[in-house]
Amino acid sequence: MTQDEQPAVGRPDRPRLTKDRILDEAVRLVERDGPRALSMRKLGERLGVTGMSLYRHISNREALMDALVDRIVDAMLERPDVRPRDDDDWRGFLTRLAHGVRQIALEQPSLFPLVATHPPSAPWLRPPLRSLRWVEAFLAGLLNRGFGDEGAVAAYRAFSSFLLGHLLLEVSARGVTTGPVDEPAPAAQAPSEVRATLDGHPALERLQPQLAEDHAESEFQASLTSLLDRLEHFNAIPQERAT
Amino acid sequence: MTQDEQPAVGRPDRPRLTKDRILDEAVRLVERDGPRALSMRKLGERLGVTGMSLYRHISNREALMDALVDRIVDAMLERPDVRPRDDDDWRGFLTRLAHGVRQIALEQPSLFPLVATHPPSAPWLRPPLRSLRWVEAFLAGLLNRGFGDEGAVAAYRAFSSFLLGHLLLEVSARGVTTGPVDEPAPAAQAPSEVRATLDGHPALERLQPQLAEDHAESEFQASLTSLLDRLEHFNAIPQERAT
DNA sequence: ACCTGAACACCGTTCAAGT
DNA sequence: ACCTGAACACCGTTCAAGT
Repeated sequence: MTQDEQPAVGRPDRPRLTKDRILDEAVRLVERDGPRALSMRKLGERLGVTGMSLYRHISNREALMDALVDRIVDAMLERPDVRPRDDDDWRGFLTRLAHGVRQIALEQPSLFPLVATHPPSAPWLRPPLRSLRWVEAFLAGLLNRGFGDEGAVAAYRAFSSFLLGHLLLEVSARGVTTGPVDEPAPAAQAPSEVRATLDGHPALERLQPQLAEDHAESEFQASLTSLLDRLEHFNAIPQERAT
Repeated sequence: MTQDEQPAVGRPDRPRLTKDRILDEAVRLVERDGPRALSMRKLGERLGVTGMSLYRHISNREALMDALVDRIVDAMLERPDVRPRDDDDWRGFLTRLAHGVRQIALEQPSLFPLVATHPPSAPWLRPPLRSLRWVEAFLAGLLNRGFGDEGAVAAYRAFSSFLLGHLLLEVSARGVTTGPVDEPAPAAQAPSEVRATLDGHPALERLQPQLAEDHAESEFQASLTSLLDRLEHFNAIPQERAT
């Protein structure tokens, strides 16, 4: 389908510009150089073409960003980490999903902030599971495992907030840039500089070493468990008694 | 202190450029026109000066953004909504803080995303309570109310994730732009357009009306209560038995 | 001491022109 | 049909020059 690239007329050198090729290259560019590096001109150049040529295939930079985020999000669906197993109960389903998304986020530290902060096309599409296909998979996964309608919808909202709050902080703390398109690296402020301004803050000064410790993984797990316990109440209503 | 503006030498027309005045105007500009509108040149113009003049007072745009976010965050500290009362126990303290920050975020929908996503100066400073003064106030507030060291630190982390996950989603769903500096408005996709692509998604099609409902307030409260219940365990250790 | 103009290297985007 | 060059309106930033 998207396989054989036959040179349109008689141009055997480069494989012909296509929305797919543009987006693939855009993903690579952001992965390599961060979101700030993604300009129409630079993207064109990497495709062996001038920036203006892109406008034949994509209406403007904004549409490019939208399509780029969609592509990243839908690519997450194909990852085995997040694919539910038939013998997962609903807790297993959500646990696998949570850790899978976290894994992906940590592997793609410059893509995830984009997914997390780029404005969705509808207000009820909540990052990071922000595509129609994702919402469908999420809802169906819970409905098939005993959840009622309201429970599944409430779970989608709570789960989104949970993922966003934890992963956006963890990924950006790990370095790289958080700002979707602008903003540079955190610049790893010189420790002495922080020390200097720590003076009038006794609690902070005493606890700074503990604050700097990284317990992201275990905190993620603890918070997830707590969330699942809470969702149990939503699930209790429709599911008279299982089996 | 920052009151009387005496015209330096003999220029009675405009009040002399100052880092404070620059930042105040920057806040106003972002509030009015969104983060995208904040350029050095436009900011200068609004101050009756060319963009280049700003470099006398601020080293570059990045430093401007850092200082701008610091100013917004520290201004939050002065708000009565978040100021703890002496008779608040730790749950009251955190509850007031949570609802206060939410209130502020909703009132300043173009400032909050900046606070939430701009890279902090240290990885252990977690948006939105991302200044030294805020962390000090948070930790001291809990330590004074029976928390131990580890409990207070763990609470800071969990509370940050909670606020970020809920408020970033709620504020950006309310409209405006989420992207810190780039990204335009969500454009409120035409309902028919969503409907069209809803076909292959039965669960989504059936639940779309419920997904579009807004229960942000009650969900925020429910999630907060659950968080507080969880923090209770951290607090149990040091606080043998209170009065 | 403080601000400006000109300049440079970048942007996004349009459109007539080339092949 | 597809890409390019020139052009326009914007950027951030530097630096010699003005007052």
